[in-house]
Amino acid sequence: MRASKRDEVVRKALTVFYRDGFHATGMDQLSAESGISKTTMFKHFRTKEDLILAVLRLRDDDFRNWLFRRMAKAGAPRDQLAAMFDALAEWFDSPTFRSCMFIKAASEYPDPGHPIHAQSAEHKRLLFLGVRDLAAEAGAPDPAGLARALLLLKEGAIVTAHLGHEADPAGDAKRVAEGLLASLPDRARAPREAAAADGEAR
Amino acid sequence: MRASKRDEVVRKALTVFYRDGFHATGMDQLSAESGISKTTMFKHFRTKEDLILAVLRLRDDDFRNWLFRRMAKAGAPRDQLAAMFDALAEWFDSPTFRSCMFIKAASEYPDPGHPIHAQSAEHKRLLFLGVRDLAAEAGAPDPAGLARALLLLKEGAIVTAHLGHEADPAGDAKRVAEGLLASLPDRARAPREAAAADGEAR
DNA sequence: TCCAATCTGTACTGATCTGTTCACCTTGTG
DNA sequence: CACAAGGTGAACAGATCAGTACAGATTGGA
Repeated sequence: MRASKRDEVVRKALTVFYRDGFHATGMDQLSAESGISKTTMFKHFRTKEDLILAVLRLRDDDFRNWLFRRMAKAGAPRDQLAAMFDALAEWFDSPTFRSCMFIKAASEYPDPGHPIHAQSAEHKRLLFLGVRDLAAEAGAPDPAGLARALLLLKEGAIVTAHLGHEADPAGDAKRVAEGLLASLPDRARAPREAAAADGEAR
Repeated sequence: MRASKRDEVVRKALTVFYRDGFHATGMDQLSAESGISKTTMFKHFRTKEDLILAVLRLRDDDFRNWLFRRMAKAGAPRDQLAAMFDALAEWFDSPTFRSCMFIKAASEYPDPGHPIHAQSAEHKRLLFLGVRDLAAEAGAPDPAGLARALLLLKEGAIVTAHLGHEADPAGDAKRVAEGLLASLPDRARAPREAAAADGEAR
């Protein structure tokens, strides 16, 4: 109950920034929409930039938790990697979907040296680490390379879902991803044999 | 000389919007940086939004011309498709690279019904049509599907080049793309056969 | 030389921006 | 009850926003 006002501000700011953009959203509007006085907002956050950074931290946490838990349900590491694109499909279908918060943040703060840009990049790095670890668990000979490829497809699907005319970018991405995952050691086959086959495919 | 002032405004606005963002760039600043009076700017463009739309039209033209000409140098359609990622690599290496202007525009104007958003989507559609035609010429059994896959990789590479920590997203994307292109009719084999496939694809 | 079009500088409007100030209210705890 | 912490509303500062008004300068062509 004590620290909840601060969280309330961040939660509400998250949805409004995500919906309308960072520059386009004023602190007055944020105060009006959240029902929290501007005085209080500026008591918790010295500047708008500080608030945005807090929003991005929350989003990073929420998103990575949601995604990896959603993927974990798929079972085996290989299937978890494929399930990333099923998760994306669900996300894209949501009526509130408006691209990736961090791509948007980096678009509005394009200078790589800006704290908001840097923190957005950090989110992508953490995502990469998670996917790379899964790729390693799945027995990929080059886990980092596979993770980079899968995340390329993920980012492309997000952008295309927001900006494209296409029906099912998550499905398209999953199809390509399945091709990349096909060379991984199959659960059905012997892990050693599959690793050998994978080795010569590269 | 007559219509050149208008073009000057658009050209300069393009570089500043691209560098700093749309909302973050004021008309006063634009006037100061371009050396063109605000009066003149508002004589040519009734509103800032009109100017942005003109900027996006110019960018669409410039970018598609640059990309497809750069790709055309590669020769055969299949190689042209692969060369898209070499073009991206060059672009990413440019010191002024700051992601894709249309992804940025869509980020700042996230409502799909907004004219700026719609025009950004149109750019992606035109790109898709060009790549799909090339895929057809290359003899792809599903040109649209191949084009969607390649463009997913392209968008992902752009975002990652801007936001990521990675060394060579264009190279990563190209590696995956080569895998997709591997199943196309080989140049070494019957070129007539490929040409025939091309003929019927059109 | 004169005309007409275009461009310029400056000052202005009214709205909105981030951030501050201040007096007052609410609420939980001792 | 009293106190302290935290929240409120409203007004304010100073900058900046998109867009306008207007009088004068520049330019090219007949």
